[in-house]
Parts: sequence; structure tokens; C-alpha cells
Amino acid sequence: MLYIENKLQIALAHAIKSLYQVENTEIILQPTRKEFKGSHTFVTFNLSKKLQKNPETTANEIGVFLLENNSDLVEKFEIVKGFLNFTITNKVWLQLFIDAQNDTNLGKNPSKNSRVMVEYPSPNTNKPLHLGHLRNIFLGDSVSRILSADGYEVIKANLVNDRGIHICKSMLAYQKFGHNETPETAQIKGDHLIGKYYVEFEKQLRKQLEPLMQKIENNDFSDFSDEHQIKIKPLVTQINKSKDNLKEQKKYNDAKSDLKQLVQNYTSLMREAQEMLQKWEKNDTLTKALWTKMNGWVYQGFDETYRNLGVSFDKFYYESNTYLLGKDIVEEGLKKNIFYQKEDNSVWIDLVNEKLDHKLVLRGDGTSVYVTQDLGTADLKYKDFNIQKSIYVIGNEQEYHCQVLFKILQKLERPYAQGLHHLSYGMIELPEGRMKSREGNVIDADEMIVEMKDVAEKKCKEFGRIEGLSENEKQNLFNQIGLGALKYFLLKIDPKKKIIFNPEESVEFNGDAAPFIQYNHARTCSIMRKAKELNLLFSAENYQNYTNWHESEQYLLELLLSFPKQITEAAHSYSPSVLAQYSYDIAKSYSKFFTECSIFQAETESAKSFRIALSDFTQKTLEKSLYLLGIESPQKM
RNA sequence: UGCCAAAUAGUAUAAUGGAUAUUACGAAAGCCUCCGAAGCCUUUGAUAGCGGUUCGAUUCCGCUUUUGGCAACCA
Repeated sequence: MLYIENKLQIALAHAIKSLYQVENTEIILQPTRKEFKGSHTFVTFNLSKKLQKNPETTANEIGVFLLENNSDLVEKFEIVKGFLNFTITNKVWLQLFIDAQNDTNLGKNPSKNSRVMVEYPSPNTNKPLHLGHLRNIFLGDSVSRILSADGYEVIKANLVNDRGIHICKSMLAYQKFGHNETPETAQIKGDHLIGKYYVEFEKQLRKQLEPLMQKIENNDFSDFSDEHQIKIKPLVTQINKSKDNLKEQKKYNDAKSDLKQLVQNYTSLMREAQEMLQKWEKNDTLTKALWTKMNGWVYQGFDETYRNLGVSFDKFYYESNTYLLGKDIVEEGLKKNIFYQKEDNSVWIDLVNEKLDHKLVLRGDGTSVYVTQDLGTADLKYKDFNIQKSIYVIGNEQEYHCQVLFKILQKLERPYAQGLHHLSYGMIELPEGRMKSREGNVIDADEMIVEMKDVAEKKCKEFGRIEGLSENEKQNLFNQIGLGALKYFLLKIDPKKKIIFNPEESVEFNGDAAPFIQYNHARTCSIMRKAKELNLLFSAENYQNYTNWHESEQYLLELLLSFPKQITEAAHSYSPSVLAQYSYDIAKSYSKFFTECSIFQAETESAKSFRIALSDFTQKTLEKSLYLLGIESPQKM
């Protein structure tokens, strides 16, 4: 495919030079639209304009030239308006097909000798994973596979957020209300047990918050220090002002959540959580022991979920080990005059010229902020793996943060700074709004997996083609299909777009969906089983005389041969959706081919061989393409 | 108030500045004596608004509208 494109470009450049004495024109080919004949299209408008000629005349002159001089490549051409559509000789296609069949590196582009790290999903250890994490995990996993297929050496890294105030919240709730229960005694998966106490903390917190809020509503501020009253009062004014104003609902909500945030600090629970965090930072033995125990449970739970999802990691980083990093970088930045210091000793960077405002990088008391440790971690990753590129799979709410982080690293002239990329994705929301773990209205990842599997089981039993399988094989199949449907559902959509997930409308299993693709894979397998049974040969010498292809054969063949290009495109844009669409295209084309061309009742023996070979190649390409999405390809379903 | 993103049929989705705007779900008709009908095949319907650049704009540039997000010494 690439071969054809290059050849055609060279031929076109030659033609244009010979005909018009024009050199160095950019020759851009695009795929010919389905409704027209041919595979490659050269658009002649630009050139014609330069030459001051009619586009159709130009197109015709070039077409004739190529037909005369490159008849081994170009079979014929057609002109529609200014579009010059080439039909490539079947001999060339056939040779490419034979080469591709013999290629042992199908689905693996040549090595780039370059190392890239993909960081995902970097969860907090205070709650189980939810549907949003699944989008992150599937994206990270798929992009890792794609980059690896495109010739990079990939390191999958998971930076676990295992410390901080939110972790202390579940610890504290467990200490108070947990009665020493364990995942074993409670019969709950470790991460879910911890999540239960995180929700419990928030519930108790709301109870303590209510009387305080009530007082404020009655204009009683006696509980609060003067310093806080100054902050609280304007918020109350704002709330009262925008309360009944429909247009200012957002302002109202913002002010209200700001107020809650402030008032929370007056509850005993929040104070205890803060104290616990301080104890943790001072390495208090009991606190650390509780923390280790509870995080251990969470990791067991996460491991199980990762296993069920079919994803793995090469490297785990823990924030408890990295949260103090980066302070040396702050000093370095100060020396280099990239950062500046205020009177209170806090350290800042001026990014006004980058439209990013001023940003704090170290507090006045010398403690870190979020970006400080991220600076340190970036250096650590480079030190550990000598990576040229680093992909951060993080939600779009942190776009600003990533911009700041990358910009600082650029200013510090880090060798890896040019290779940093934030793979940003939109949130998954419910019809009623954002998912909030605190409030318990989330689509749980583990539950989702089970539900998908159940649907798959139900469908499989309806279609009734799985009698021969053992119980193990059946369970495995239900998993492959259910999980495939879910992965495809989340990966086919442009990451930038937010997804509103309606639990009432189930994940698609028909049409533009993974089970349809898997189904066609199973079909190709079925054909190959039968071909083997019948002892039919499908090596090149058996079909090399058959080039009178049916339209659907031709289309499928061209599509299959574009696989390497699709991988490169997906890798280049970090976008699994390219391959989702590609896999679907193949399945659709095979399905069409399947109904339009009989394989075992083919008109000639060579046609039969060709169709078996085409099925074989479809099977291989589909399997590898789905693999890049993290989706498995069943042989029967 | 600034910055960023999104806006495509009833719904969901696609399109390096190119042709009659992709695909699916939904709805309506047809196709299993023949390799797997989770299929194939017809039909149906959309670029938020106004302007600009261009031979050509869903795409690029303005302005407007709507929806999210960010702008915090939270992560």
C-alpha cells in the first residue's frame, strides 16, 4: 500500500516535471471515495491554478502520461471534475497481497529505537475504580499497544496516588467505625471495603457540617475566626443574591461549594483527618501500619480488576515515595532565574507570556505543591528509563496543570521536554450529571465488567452456537465478548469528547460494535477450519492467475493492505479510534464479501484458493487490529 | 471576567481544506432448500447562528449563542 503510494507519487512528480517543467510540487494523494472507480486520487486544482489551466485538462494530460509511462502500475484513470482517480493494476495488488501474507511481522512496524512511557491510570487508593477509570485504562492500554506496534519500546507506568488527605479520610472512618473488619470477614473486595469507609466519612462529615451551615444561614458567625469570617461573609452574600436567579445557578453552586469547603475545616472530623495526615508525614508507627494494611487491601482489589480487564503495568510509582521530590529542581530554577521568590519565601514562575499566569511551585514554608512533585517525578522517570517520549493519560480537567508542568520542564531545558504529551480525555457523566464517588453515584468498574459478561452470556445462549465448548471456554468467551463490547464502546469515540453514559441504554452489541467484529473473525476461523478439513490449498501459486476480482474482493484486499498505515496514523495521533474504525471496516467488508462471493462454491479453483487466502489474511489482520484495542478474537461464538 | 474544549439526522458517531457529509441505533420494506442471519440489502433524515479567507469550508479566521472544564498554597 505504501509501496503504491510512493510509486505513484514518484510517477506523478515525473509526469508534472516532464509535462509542465514544474518541480518540487507537493504531491498529496487521498483515498478515492467509495462511489468512484479507483483507489488513489490526485486532486489537480492547486496545480491547475498554478498552470492557469482547466483542472480537467490537467488531469487528463497527467493521466495519459502515466498510462503511457507507468503501465505496470496504472491500469486506467478516470476524471471527475478536477479529481484524477487511478486504478492500480491487479498485478501490483496481487504481489503486495502475496508479500503481506508472507510477512511475519504483520501488525508490527519497524523499530524506531525510541523509548516512550505511557502513564495511566494513576488511581487514588481511597475508592474502587469506576467507569471513568475504565476509559482511562482502555485508552492507556490501547495507546501502549499501538505505540509498540508502531515500533516504539513502551513502558507502561502507573503512578499510584497512595497518600494525602483523601486517603486519611477513609483511614479515619475505618478507625472509628470499622470494628476491625477485613475483606475476608466482610466478604468484600479490598478496594470496595475502603471505598465504603470513604463514603462513610463523607456521610459523617455532612452530619457535622449541617448545624454549622444552619448557623450561617441564621447569620450567626460566632463559631468562626475573624480571618475566616472575612472569607465566609462574601460567599454568603453571593449565595443569597443568586439563590432565586435562574441565570446565576452556576454562581450559586460555586459559592455554595466554596462555602462548604471552608466550613468543613471547622468540623472535628476534618481536624482529625488533618492530624492523621501530619502523623503520617511524621512516620507515626500506628498510622503507617494502618495505612500499609488498608492500601494493601486496595492493591489486591485493583490487581484483580486489572487482571479481569486484561491489562498490566511495567512499573509502579507510588506518590508516598515521590511526593518529596522536586525541591532540588526548585532551587535549580531559582539559580537559573526561571523561578522567582516572594517576600514570604514562596517560589513562583511567571508564565504570563504563555497565557498561563503566575504559578506557585513551592510554598512559603518550604512544602511541596502538586506541580513540585510532578517535576521531580518527570526527572525520575527519565533517570529510570531514559525515555524520549512521555504520554500522560489524564482527564481534561487537568489540562491547565499539564500545560504548566510541560512548560516549566521546557524552560528548564530538560532533554525529554519536547516528547511530553498530555493525552487528555473527556469525563464520563451520567444523565443526571457528574459521577461523584463521595456521594456514591458512580458506575462501578467491577460491576460493569460483570454486567457486560452477563449480557454476552445471554446473547450467546440465544444464538446457540456454543454447545461444543467446555464450561471454562464458555466463561472465557462471555468475558471476551462482554469486555470487547465495553472497550470498543469507549475507544471508538474521540477521547476529547465527553461521554454521557445512560445505564438504561445498554452498551451496543450489534452494528458498529466489537461483537460484530468478533463475529466476523469467528466466521473467518470457521472458513479456515473447513478449508483445512477439505485439505484445500491456498498458497500463492494456486491463485496467482485469478485477478478478475469481484468488487467486494478488491475493496477488502485494499483495506487489509492498509494496516501498517493505519497503525502509524493511530500512533501518530494517539488515537485508538482509528483502529476501532479500521477493524469495523474490515468486518463490514468481509461480511459483504461473504454474502456476495461464495468461497467453497467459487467459479474456479483459483478463485476458491484466493478467497480462502483472503479469509486467512482477514483473520490475521482482524486479530492483530483488535489486539491493538485490547480486544480478544474468539474462534467460535 | 479571562483561558481551553465541545456543538453534525430523533439518538450516538466519522471526515490531512476536496467530490453527492461517514457509520450505526431507531423506524419502514425485502433476503436463510446454498460456506456462521450477532448477517446482507433498500428507504428515511444532520454540519448551532452570522460574516470572512478560498476554485472549494464540517474543517481555517473573526463575532454571537449553548454546554462542560480550568483559572486554588485541592489532586
